[in-house]
Amino acid sequence: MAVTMREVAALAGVSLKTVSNVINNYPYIRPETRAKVEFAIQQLDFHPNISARNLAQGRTGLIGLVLPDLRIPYFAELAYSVMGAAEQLGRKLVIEQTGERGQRELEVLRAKGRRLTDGLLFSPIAMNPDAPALLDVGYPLVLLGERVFGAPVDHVTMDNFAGARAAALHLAERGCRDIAVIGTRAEETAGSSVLRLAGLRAGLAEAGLELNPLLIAETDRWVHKEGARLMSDLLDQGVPLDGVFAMNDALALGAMHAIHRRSLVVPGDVAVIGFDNISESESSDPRLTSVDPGREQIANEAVRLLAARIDGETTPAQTVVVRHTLVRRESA
Amino acid sequence: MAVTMREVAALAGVSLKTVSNVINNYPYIRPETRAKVEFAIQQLDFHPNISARNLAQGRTGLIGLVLPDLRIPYFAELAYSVMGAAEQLGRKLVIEQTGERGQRELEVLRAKGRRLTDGLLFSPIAMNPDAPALLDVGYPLVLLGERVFGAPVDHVTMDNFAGARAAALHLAERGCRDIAVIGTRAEETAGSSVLRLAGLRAGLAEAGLELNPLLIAETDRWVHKEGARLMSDLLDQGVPLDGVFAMNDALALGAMHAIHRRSLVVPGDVAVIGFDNISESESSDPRLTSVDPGREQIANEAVRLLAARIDGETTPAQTVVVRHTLVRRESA
DNA sequence: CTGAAAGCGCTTACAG
DNA sequence: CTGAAAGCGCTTACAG
Repeated sequence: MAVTMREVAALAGVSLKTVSNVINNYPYIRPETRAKVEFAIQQLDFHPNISARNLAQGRTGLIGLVLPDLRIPYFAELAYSVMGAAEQLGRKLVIEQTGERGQRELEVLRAKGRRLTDGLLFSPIAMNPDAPALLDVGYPLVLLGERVFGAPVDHVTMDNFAGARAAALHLAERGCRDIAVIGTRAEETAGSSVLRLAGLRAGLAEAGLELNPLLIAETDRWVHKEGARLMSDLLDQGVPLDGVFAMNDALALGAMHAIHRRSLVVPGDVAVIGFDNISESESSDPRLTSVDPGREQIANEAVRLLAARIDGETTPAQTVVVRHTLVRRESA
Repeated sequence: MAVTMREVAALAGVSLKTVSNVINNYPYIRPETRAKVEFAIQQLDFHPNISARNLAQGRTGLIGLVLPDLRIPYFAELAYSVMGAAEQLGRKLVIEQTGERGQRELEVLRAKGRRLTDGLLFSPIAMNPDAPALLDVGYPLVLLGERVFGAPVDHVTMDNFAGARAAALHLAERGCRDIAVIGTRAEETAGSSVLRLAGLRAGLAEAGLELNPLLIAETDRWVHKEGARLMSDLLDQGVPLDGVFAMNDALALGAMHAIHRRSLVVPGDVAVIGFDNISESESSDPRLTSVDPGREQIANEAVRLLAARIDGETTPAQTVVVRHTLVRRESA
């Protein structure tokens, strides 16, 4: 068996409590006592049994991050940021995936091992937006994203509408008149695509522009290849266009690619704006102008709210809307 | 406080042991007994305290995955696969990042909370390759990748040399004669870049070709932008070239982009091969030919080996070399 | 500043 | 098939 505190205490000639005090940095310990204990810890190569500590303390120090799929850049970057935020607060992260289409969302929320984590950060893409009560799960949970609103839990989100509106105004300001959208989702009535489309329309309207139905390209797969395919289709149509708003950066990068393949120039012939500001967007050519959702801030707020709930905070559920920014680069 | 097994046992009118049996699917339980217990569990909404179970069992069921940075697509995809493999074996994954340059590698291996996980999967990029003894950490650890060889631990890797050699032969077979490399690292004496370069040279030699020193482009940042920049520089030089071997897919994708910007055609004018086969490579235009390291198999083998060590396996450390494949798509 | 003792909520031989 | 009891290795009031 591994070394225990009892053996450390014996070697140091002190009680268990004193060893515990040293390990947990209890401030008032006589320096000699501390030294003796630390020496014994070294000597024996003692590492505390975390499960025992967790049992005694009634918490594990672990938080869960439930997201669709780490292969999607946005979520990988979200995980990166959340991990940093969790570490700041001395917590570790257990990530669980619900699938590219969120197939396992409800299952994961109700899995039997749930009490392993002290609480959950949940980023749904599939769950029924009209059943927010499903999120009343009986343990601390913070909701992320724009799939569900009005749930009885803390919620961290960005203003998708405003972000898309800002993108529209930026395109208009640059002189774009015929703006295409890539990535709408016909069958959806909630979530980012709907909010972003509405924001885009609003921004265009403010600039005296309207969306030409022929320039709306639909897809629910927001990946590079789809962006390229849809952009090609749009260009094939022959309907004039001088600007593109893509629902996310992967689509935008694909669209830029298709534009270049025609020997057209971004932004000279067609300006392109994406959404999410993933790291690839700062190393594309030209670098992509994109709406930055404020991922770091989302991560920080979410972990902060969750930690507060875990610590017993009982104020009413709150929604935090994080500040977005339009990151202007060469593509628009 | 939360509901405990004791309360379940009381409500069901059985002993703790029986409740435990039901929870853990012990086979020989009388159906009525099981039903009574399950009813009580439902009634009370009982969820077992995982920390207590972990303490009693002497393990947490958690494995750690230590990698540089989730924002790097290769590692995000590795994490994806490892998570799947872990789940297969009923384990959960705690991911820890050591930084884009692996700054915190040693620190993470020796952190005080180490006993939270039953063992670690470790993918180093920075640690001293000549100090494999550093990996003798006193808990189950499986090494990943090609940074370190000869450590006294299980190791899962792919044959980088053979993969690059296959790529070279493929390019030669297609008729390429003047082949450029993107992503060598001058200051390195170990790791993927060194092995891949050697394999490339070997393959070219077999085809009667040699690497032109003017066509070797160095960088230690294996990202899209660098691929594009270096490819531009190579083309600017005016030295003829008709093939490119990139050290990873991000570089290859960037290189393709630079080629297209000159209105050259991939693969017609220049064929391009990458390494890693990340998911973006199947949605690029043209789709990228790439050496697939066998990520799923790496993940499965690594988790399997680690689980065996955790279960007390004491056979000598072994190295598993996973089968790579050259995924032929349009770019070469 | 430090000690003795109870308790956290499970699992697991050992009996029967 | 099921029960009574010990034990996993910490933390935490409570005393002093």
